[in-house]
Amino acid sequence: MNIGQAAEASGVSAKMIRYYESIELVPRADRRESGYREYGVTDLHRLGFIRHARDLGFSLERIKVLLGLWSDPGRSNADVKAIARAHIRELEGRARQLNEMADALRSLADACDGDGRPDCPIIASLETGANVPACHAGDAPAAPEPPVPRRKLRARH
Amino acid sequence: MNIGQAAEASGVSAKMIRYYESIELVPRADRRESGYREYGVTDLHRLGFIRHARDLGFSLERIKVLLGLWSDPGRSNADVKAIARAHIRELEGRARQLNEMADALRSLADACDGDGRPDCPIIASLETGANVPACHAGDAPAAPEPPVPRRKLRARH
DNA sequence: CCTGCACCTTCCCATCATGGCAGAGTCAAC
DNA sequence: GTTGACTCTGCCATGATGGGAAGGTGCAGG
Repeated sequence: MNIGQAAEASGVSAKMIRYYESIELVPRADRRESGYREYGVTDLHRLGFIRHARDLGFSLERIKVLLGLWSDPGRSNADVKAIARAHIRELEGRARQLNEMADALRSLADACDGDGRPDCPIIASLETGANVPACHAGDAPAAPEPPVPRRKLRARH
Repeated sequence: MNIGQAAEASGVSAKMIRYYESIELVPRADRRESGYREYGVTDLHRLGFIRHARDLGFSLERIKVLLGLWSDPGRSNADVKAIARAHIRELEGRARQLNEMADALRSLADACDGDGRPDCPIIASLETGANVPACHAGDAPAAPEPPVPRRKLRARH
């Protein structure tokens, strides 16, 4: 089947199928004389796998590893599980960050009357940074700070 | 002060300050004879505002609007609140999506023994798509489907 | 057989916010 | 004057995806 049919059947756009081929996430598809790509059930199966992994938020980089494990009959499910757990942590971290932002903004919005006057705690907090979760603060508990930055950051003006 | 100091003081990298200027998110900075950008407290204030807005996940596009409202003495806090609420919805939506992925993957990982054998429910679900949340499924309750797609999608091969 | 159209090919550009690098110029401390 | 930190501009890269142009292919209907 052609790339269009493969796209529809797998749920991966033709554009992306070509892209996946170009970055060698999938092997180069068979070609007809005309140069048209030709797909079979095996290819569809692989594209479906990729799509499901994308639906779970895996990066293409990690999907490449998963595909390798998939096609490895001697794989260890511990390896798969480790990748999955690392990914879960990432997802949770990102979700937590988004929720923190949403929570902070919600409390600001709740404090805003929205009655048409210019007074606005949201704007005020953006000005001062009060109640705004510092992005990535807490990721690096203590700045490594290279021992003796001798003449760095000279005071000027 | 120079861009480096402004960057350190505002928490916005010099690179980004130049970028913000290039996309006209901030006005073109004053220049010294040498071409060096020169920043004052007003500029720092604005950069801080932008940084806090970024920390809340606002896009630069929306920050442009917020800056406009900020500098408008006759603004309506209702406008600000509306933008904030739209953004909260976006954040919540994205967080929900991430959490759905994490939940799905967690249940798959829980079902995986991780004992070193090849059997793996995670891999199996990626193959079949079972228990994998279809990305964006439910967003479009009913496909609009143009009335009569006469000769579209011909069956080939 | 010809025409038209849906489909395919490759290649380039855009997104969004950010970082990195290179080559050249500037500033201030010593 | 030398040195080294800093700044300038400009280009490239990221990740995953979409859009489009320019040109070739395949097939059905006339």
